[in-house]
Amino acid sequence: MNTPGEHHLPPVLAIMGPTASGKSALAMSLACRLGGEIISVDSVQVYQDMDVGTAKPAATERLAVPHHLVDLITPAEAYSAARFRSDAVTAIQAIQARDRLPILAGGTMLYFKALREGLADLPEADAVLRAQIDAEAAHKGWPVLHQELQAVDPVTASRLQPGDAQRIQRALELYRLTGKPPSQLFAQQSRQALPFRLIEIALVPQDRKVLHGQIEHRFESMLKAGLVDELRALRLKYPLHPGLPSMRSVGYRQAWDHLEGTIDLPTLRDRGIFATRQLAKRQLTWLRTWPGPVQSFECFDAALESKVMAWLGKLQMEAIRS
RNA sequence: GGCCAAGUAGCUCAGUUGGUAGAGCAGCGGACUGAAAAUCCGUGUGUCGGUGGUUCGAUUCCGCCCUUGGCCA
Repeated sequence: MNTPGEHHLPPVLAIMGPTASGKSALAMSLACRLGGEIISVDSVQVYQDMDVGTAKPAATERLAVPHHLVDLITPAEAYSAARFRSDAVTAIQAIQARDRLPILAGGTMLYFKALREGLADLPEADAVLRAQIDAEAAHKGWPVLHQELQAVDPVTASRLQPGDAQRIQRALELYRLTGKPPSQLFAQQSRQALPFRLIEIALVPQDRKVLHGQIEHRFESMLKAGLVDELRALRLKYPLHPGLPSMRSVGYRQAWDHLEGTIDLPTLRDRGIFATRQLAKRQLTWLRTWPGPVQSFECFDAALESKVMAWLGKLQMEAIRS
């Protein structure tokens, strides 16, 4: 990651961590102290009107510190990692033009990765083609489509599980759109250096039980704050169905089942908490194997903010921002 | 107080015609390139409530005790 001259590039702070670890609060206080603006790295906060279940920053917070990449599209639409990368780079440059510090904060690790490492030049999703592949899978089954992929791109097929519907579909989509094996498209990816220096920090719980407690408490708060009512209103306002990315997100998916009458409220509570814990576990897996220099902090440390400030001080952030 | 049922993995339960047990969920580990809060892969030893007895051998059969439901007083 370190290239010659990188230290002269303007810094961008990145705060990563599992859900409910306090990323947003830390980002807020650092933004206030350092003269920063926050860029949400969150695949669900991009949806308008999905506020309760995404723990979106409150209006007062957004007034105090500008937040970017929030409320970009409706829940009936779909976002993507590629769009995130492009939107994030644009936001970073705009913030830097104002002489302020960009602070990335969120838990969508693929987005951090896409920003850091770039993405291959690939065609975007094709809804019609995906529907067609879904239909094929419905009577053939994904293992058969996996075998078909094996025939045209053994490299990609061998790294995908026969049951991994989403990735098999994407690979077949790429093949049908370009006529080339996806592995070849990935190999052509050129890696261009970012015009800024990423300073990555991770908030990690030393004791997972504490994080689980936070998750439980937060999901119950969301239910009290009207998660189910929010979804009810969303369904009246937009043409939604349970297959949409927005409606497959944690909490909304389970609330959808509850509105359909499939599960009762206690089950919604349990399953929402389970899904959130599982999300946090995947996020921690990303962080554990994250390449490059990441400074980790105990997320439930009462002195977190001052420890981060002290660490940043050592990086001579003060000199940079003055 | 009497009768009945149930006590097996963190939870809900299955099972062993007596040879120390297995599913779902949860949890845990991992993968991850335009849906990623997604998608997928891997991972199951637990005094089978306690204690005596019968038996080569008991979680399984018998006695007593404890706990929790239900019914009768």
